[in-house]
Formats: sequence, structure tokens, C-alpha cells
Amino acid sequence: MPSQAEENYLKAIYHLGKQGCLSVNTNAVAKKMNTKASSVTDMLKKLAEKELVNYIKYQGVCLTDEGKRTASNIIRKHRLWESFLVEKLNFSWNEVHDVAEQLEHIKSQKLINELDVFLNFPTHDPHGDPIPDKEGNVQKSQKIFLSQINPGVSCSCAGVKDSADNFLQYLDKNNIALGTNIQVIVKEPFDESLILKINHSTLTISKEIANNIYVKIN
Amino acid sequence: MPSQAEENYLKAIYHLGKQGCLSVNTNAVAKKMNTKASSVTDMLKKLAEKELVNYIKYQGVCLTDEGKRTASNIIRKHRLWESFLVEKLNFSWNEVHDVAEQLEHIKSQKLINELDVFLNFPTHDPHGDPIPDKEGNVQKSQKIFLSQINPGVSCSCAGVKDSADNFLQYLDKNNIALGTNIQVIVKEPFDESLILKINHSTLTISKEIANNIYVKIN
DNA sequence: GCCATTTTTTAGACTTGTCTAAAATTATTT
DNA sequence: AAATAATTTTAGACAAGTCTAAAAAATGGC
Ligand SMILES: [Mn+2]
Ligand SMILES: [Mn+2]
Ligand SMILES: [Mn+2]
Ligand SMILES: [Mn+2]
Repeated sequence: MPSQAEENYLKAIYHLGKQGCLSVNTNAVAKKMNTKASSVTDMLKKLAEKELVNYIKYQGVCLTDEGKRTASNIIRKHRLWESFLVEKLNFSWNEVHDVAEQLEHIKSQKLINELDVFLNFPTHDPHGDPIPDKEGNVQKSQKIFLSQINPGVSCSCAGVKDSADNFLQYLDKNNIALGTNIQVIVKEPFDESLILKINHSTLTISKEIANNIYVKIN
Repeated sequence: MPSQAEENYLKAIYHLGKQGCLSVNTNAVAKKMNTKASSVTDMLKKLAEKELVNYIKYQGVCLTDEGKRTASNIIRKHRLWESFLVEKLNFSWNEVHDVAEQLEHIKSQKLINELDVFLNFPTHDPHGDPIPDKEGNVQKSQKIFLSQINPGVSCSCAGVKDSADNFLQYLDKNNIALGTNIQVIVKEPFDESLILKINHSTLTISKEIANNIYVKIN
């Protein structure tokens, strides 16, 4: 059974390696994990030993099927716990990450199955990210950014790209939550800033903000 | 902030040291923690360094006020999580301990406060043990064993002394749960075994069993 | 009060996960 | 195609938590 540290590394490699095999490099993992490259190398050797990753010296690393299964199971737990915190314990979406980061490592199959039942089989976490199923399958949704929406079109918030605390707080402050209806009124050609209509009030946002919000066209 | 290992030691010392100060000896801790005495000595030195215990070489150990606060907070978390698992996630009382043993170490004040609210401020866990309040105060209940009840008297199950898995399963099998009504019909003088009436059916139990069940006289 | 037994501590070793500094390898310039 | 720069790995160290084996202290019997 993988240790907490191993699980965190697997998750980091999973998130970094959306492309193909042998694509994730040591420095990228070190940056994501807030450790040094030398620590990453040590861990990669251990994970390779356990056949959770394919690792070739100097070439990069990727998850094996077993590693992928393990990683997506941790992500499943992380997102189910985030959902629990928001749905049942009055957490807001910018408060859940650190706690879920701990809860995802609790070892109990029954616990996570029953949590899933208790939450009525949610498909997405509070940030709009899909919750992998028991087999590790993740629902692939083609994500559109708010920045890609043309003036006059109405859409609703389907998630965020970067769920950094201060970004989520910005959204809260401006009454944008998961599912909130957004209409693009004007797209300024000069800086690509947008004027939106949200709940009968208008809001101007920068290109950077619009590039961090996923939407679904109504 | 104490590590997971430190928290487990503090809890063990707390449970062993119901008497007075300097009463808990190294071997007792080692036995409870399933470690060797030498490991305990090492840890006691570290905990003493952090002023969580008073420790005198060869004399024994006890918790400081700060240590007591920390320990009872972990026990509070343990018992709240056990309650959650039984109340909300369909765990039975013999399945909760190992999971709560992990969950008790999650660091988040908001989490435990909200869990308390969500469960509607429970006072006892699924085994009948009192849940310490935020300040660490534990409701002291004078515990009576079923073995102390005289024939003809009616009482209800208020908890168990040893919540070992196979003991709890024995109780489940015989339809004894927290709150179950129990009437003592006969107390056999020879071996102190009891004949009970539970839900209109009779059950004979040994002295050992009766010594593990706490009851409240109706 | 002394000897034997038990309890407790020390000494030294090991694993996991981390670090710094130096060496090796790969990538990029010119 | 070298030389330089960047990335990655190795070497050696450290803290936490554990162990075994040996030494030290306390306890109990007589
Ligand atoms: Mn984590
Ligand atoms: Mn999330
Ligand atoms: Mn524990
Ligand atoms: Mn309990």
C-alpha cells in the first residue's frame, strides 16, 4: 500500500502527464510538489521499483496502468471529500482544498463507497472538476473558456481552471459560482476584456479572469 | 503542531493515566501502542521537550495541561468521526474504530466544528463513550456494569468497556445495541452467569460478557 | 541488606523522505 | 562541433520513528 508521500507524487505526475508516456520531467514534479529535483529522483526510483511508474533516467516519467489506477482513485477521494465539505459542512469552495489534501489519504474502501452514496453519486466537485468513477474513468468534458464566448451569447459557469484561493474569493465577491448564469455583453477588442451581465447586474472582467473560467453554453 | 505518532502516544498516555500524575509506566505505553519500550522512551523524551508530558527517568510519565488538552481534542475528533460513520455512512459499531484512528489526525478546526454541528452536537459515540467538548471537558458518568444488576431489575445498554471487534459482533448477533432494553431474569450464583430478557426473547450470558457491558437503570 | 529479576534507558542501526553540493547528462548557442 | 547553460542524478547528510542488544536502575525475596 502506497505511503502518503507516494500518493502525492502519483497524483502530481497524473496531473502533469495529460499528454503521453515519458512526458513528465523531474523539475516539473519538483515544482508541483514543492520539493527539490533530487528528492523527486529518489522517489521516482522507488515508484519505478513498485511498478507504479515507468521511469528512464534523464528521459522523464509516466504512470503505469497500476499507477494511473492508484492516482485516479486518490483524485476520486479528493473530489468526493471536497463535495462533502461544501454540500454538508458549509465550507465554501476556496476552503476545501487543504483539508481534502489530507482526507484523500484515508484508507478505507467502505468509507469512500458510502460517502459516494451519501452524496448521491456526484459527478463533479465544487470547482467543476469531474469525479473519477470506481474504475478510474474520468468523464472528459470539452472545456470552453469564458474568453472564447462571443458577445450576445449566454452561458453558465462550469468550473475554474486555477482554483487558487484568491481567485475563488474574487468569484465569490462578484457572485459567480458553479452554475451561475453569465451573459457576455461586450468584448473589448483592444484588451479582450469582457462586460458581463450576471443576475441583472453588470461586471467587467479582464482577459486573465476570463481565461480561468470554464463555461457551458446554455 | 504534533505529528501523528505524537498524537497517538498522547492519546495512549491519556487513556492509561486516569489515576494521577507520574502514574503511567513505559511498558504499559509500549503494550498499548504495540511498540517496544525503547521506542517509548525516545518518544517520551521528545514529548517532554515539547512540554506535553512530565517525564522523570525510571519514574513514569503523565500529561501536562497542554498535553491533556491535545489528547482530549484527539479523542473528541475520534468519537465525532465514529458517530459520523455510524449515523451517516451506515457503518456498524464494530467497523468504525480503524477508520476513526486515521480520521482523528486530520488538521482543521473548522472541519471538526462543522462536523459537530452536522451531527447535532452528539454527547456520546457509538460505543457509549462520552465525547469531550471543545475545552476538553469530559462528561463523567458513573458506569454500572450489567454484572452488577440484580435479578428483576430492568436497564438499558449504555456502552461497552472493551470495544473489540468480536465482542461487538457478539452483541450485534444477539440484538444488543446502544439503548437496547435489558431485563435481568436470573443471576446464577455458581458462575454469576445471567439470563436476560431482550425484546421478548431470552439470552444467557457469562460473567465475562456481563462485565463488558455498561448499563443505565431505567 | 544483598542477589536475582524485572523494568527502563542507552547505544547503535535501519527506513522513509527530505536537503545541499557536486558530478553527469542533455539541450542550446554560437 | 565545441562551448555554455540547463536539467537531472549521485553522494552524503539529517530528522523522525522504529528496532535489537546491552547497560543501568528499580523492585522484591529472603
Ligand atoms: Mn495529499
Ligand atoms: Mn477540486
Ligand atoms: Mn490514530
Ligand atoms: Mn469509540
